[in-house]
Amino acid sequence: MFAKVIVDIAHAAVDRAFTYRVPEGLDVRPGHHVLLPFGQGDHVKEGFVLSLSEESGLGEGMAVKDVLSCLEPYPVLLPEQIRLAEWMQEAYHCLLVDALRLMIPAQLRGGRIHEKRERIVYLTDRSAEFQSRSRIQTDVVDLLKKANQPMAVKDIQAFLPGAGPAIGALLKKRVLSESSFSVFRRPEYSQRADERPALTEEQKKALEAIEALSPAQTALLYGVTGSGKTEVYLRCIEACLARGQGAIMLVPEIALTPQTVGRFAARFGDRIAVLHSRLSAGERFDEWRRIRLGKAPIVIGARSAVFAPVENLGLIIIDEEHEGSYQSEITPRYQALDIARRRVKMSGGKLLLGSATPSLLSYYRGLNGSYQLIELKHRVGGRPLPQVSIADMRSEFLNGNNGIFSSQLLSKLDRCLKDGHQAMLFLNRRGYSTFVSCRACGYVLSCDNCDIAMTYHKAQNAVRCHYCGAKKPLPSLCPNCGKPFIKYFGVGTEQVEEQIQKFFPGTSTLRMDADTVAHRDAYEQILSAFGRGEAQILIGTQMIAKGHDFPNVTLVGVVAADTTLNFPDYRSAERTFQLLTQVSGRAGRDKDPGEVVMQTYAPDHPVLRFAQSQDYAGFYQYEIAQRKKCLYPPFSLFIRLLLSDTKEEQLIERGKAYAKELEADLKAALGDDGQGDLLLLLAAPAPIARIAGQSRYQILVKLLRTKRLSKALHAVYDFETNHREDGFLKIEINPQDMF
DNA sequence: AGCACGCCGACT
DNA sequence: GTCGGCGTGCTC
Repeated sequence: MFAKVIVDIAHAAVDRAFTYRVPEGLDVRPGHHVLLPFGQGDHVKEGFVLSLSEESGLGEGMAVKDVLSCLEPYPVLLPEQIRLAEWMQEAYHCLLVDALRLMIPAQLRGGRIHEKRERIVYLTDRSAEFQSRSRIQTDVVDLLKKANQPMAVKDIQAFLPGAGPAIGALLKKRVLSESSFSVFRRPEYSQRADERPALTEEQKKALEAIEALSPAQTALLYGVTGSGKTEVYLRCIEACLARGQGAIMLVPEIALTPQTVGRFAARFGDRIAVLHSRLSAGERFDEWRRIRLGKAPIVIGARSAVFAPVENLGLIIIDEEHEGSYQSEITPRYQALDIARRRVKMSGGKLLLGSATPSLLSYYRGLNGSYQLIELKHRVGGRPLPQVSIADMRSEFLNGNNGIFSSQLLSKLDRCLKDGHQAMLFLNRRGYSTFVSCRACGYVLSCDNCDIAMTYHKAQNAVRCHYCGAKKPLPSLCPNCGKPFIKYFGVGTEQVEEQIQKFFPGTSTLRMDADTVAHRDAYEQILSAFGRGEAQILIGTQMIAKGHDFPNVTLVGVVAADTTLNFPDYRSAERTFQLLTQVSGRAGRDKDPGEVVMQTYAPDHPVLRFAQSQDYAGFYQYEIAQRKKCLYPPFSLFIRLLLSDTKEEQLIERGKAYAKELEADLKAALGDDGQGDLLLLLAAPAPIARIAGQSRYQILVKLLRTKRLSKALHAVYDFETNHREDGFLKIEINPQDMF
């Protein structure tokens, strides 16, 4: 018997199948993780078995080496995962090994992690005549006699601190015997009781529609904030389990808190496994094993959990499907959505996308019939959506208010605090001031290594660059003209917090932004402290836009609703609408109705108007018309090639040359009949032309979605492969942002 | 990724 | 005449 094996070396030259002989008596199956002699020195390498065959298929003179051994008794890759990796290799032009590595925990490779064993001890018949002057040894024996059954060494030590050496001595005297068993290291989550609320009519209908999907079909569950999407997910998973199938649910990394996991654990107990980046090496490995060994048929995880080894996969759920974090930033640059669609296609399962603010692409597919569109239009318990009002900051200014809060927001905050309710203030900028400038000469303090204004952080009395992290003290004199007229402009979260103290002295606030969640668990700690009512106002960036229900929050203030609206990027309207809708949705989740105040300098902007009336369908019609007019996605494919280099002139020259070459490649790939498919090819310095000392240059390509698209895409990937050695080159398909 | 084979410059 | 530089090419 022969095995086609891929060696675990990430290099294009060896990224293919090699044929090894399977020695008699060695149980080798596809997916097995094996050790192999490889190369001239017969160095021992790890590899993965792709397939088995009777014939070697090699020429006569070819020497065939033997598989040395299997590293695990079971195949670490499912056949479905091997096929998925092969598909990815083709679709993303990546190494097969790089794709396969996504399917197994990193700890498995190199064999540095092992299963954890728990030691237990029990009394032998020698214990009957046991006598000792050692107090602690006597205590250990007494404890075991009282227990009248074997005990874990760890538990004995919990009762009798310092019992370790005594147990060792007793084992030596054969008063005790020991054995051990394998345990799984599990991540912690909050324990709670399962509520299992009765379904609303809408939820029932949604569930029926999802159950009625045909195999490999995708549904988009569009449900307003607070409409009970999570309960629908839970019921779908229940139904899936009842059919004996497994399920994967993807959640944005940041929302994957012990609370979220706790809600699923309350319903499904230890049939769930959790995969996210904050797990320890041991936990990650053990959660993966519980999935692989079939002990946990339900997986809840961040983006990469879409590769989890769930057998008989009946359902994949992507919650908050519009989130940008479902797109990988490192090679292979996959989209969790594409992987999920592929997986359900192979397994015959269903794919469920959920959001209160679906991505334009998903809703487009929902309307054109490629997804089944399911709607939840009402909040559970008949709660109304919050009342949203818009505060025009221009007229505030003309009426003599040059502060950061409108009179409207101030009076509503006052009412809210007096009523003993909680409020949230949202501003998408951290720090105190967004830029620092000289009033005499107009000089703007910018980073030495980036083409960007530095942000003033009052707590550290320093200016910081939010792109490279550079920090310097605030100068008292202008570095340009030497005059003492340095002033701060633009508002950040730090200043919001300060201003709250000015208007509402003694009010307790919590601030949540990248500065205050620097530590691992800070995100969770701040949210739960706010949930416990330890602060009256939570101030934060987009981090506070989603997450938990805060029943006592009745007011949400958007300090500057138009900050994200003017970004140089075709997605800025979509992102602004999503952000405003999500953050508004935090208000009025319990018996008291919610209110939202959006402060803006562009009160008549259609995006703000649609956000005000929570009119997703209206927003969609407006924005899809814009996209169609300018032929932006979903009507085209947008590709961004980003080059960077320390030397600016060289970079610009290379960029121009690349653009010419790529244009020729694309035209060749599209052929004569694809003349009109290349809509745009633009080469220019990136909007932020320098970050961390690296100059940046971008080539933008817009391609019409026709059947020649995949040819053009291949040309782009080939271009990347050919130029990978020349310096930094990154390719993004439909990029999340374009800085 | 490793490692050997291979063909040109300064050493015993 | 030999040691060693790292360019090129192969790995079942």
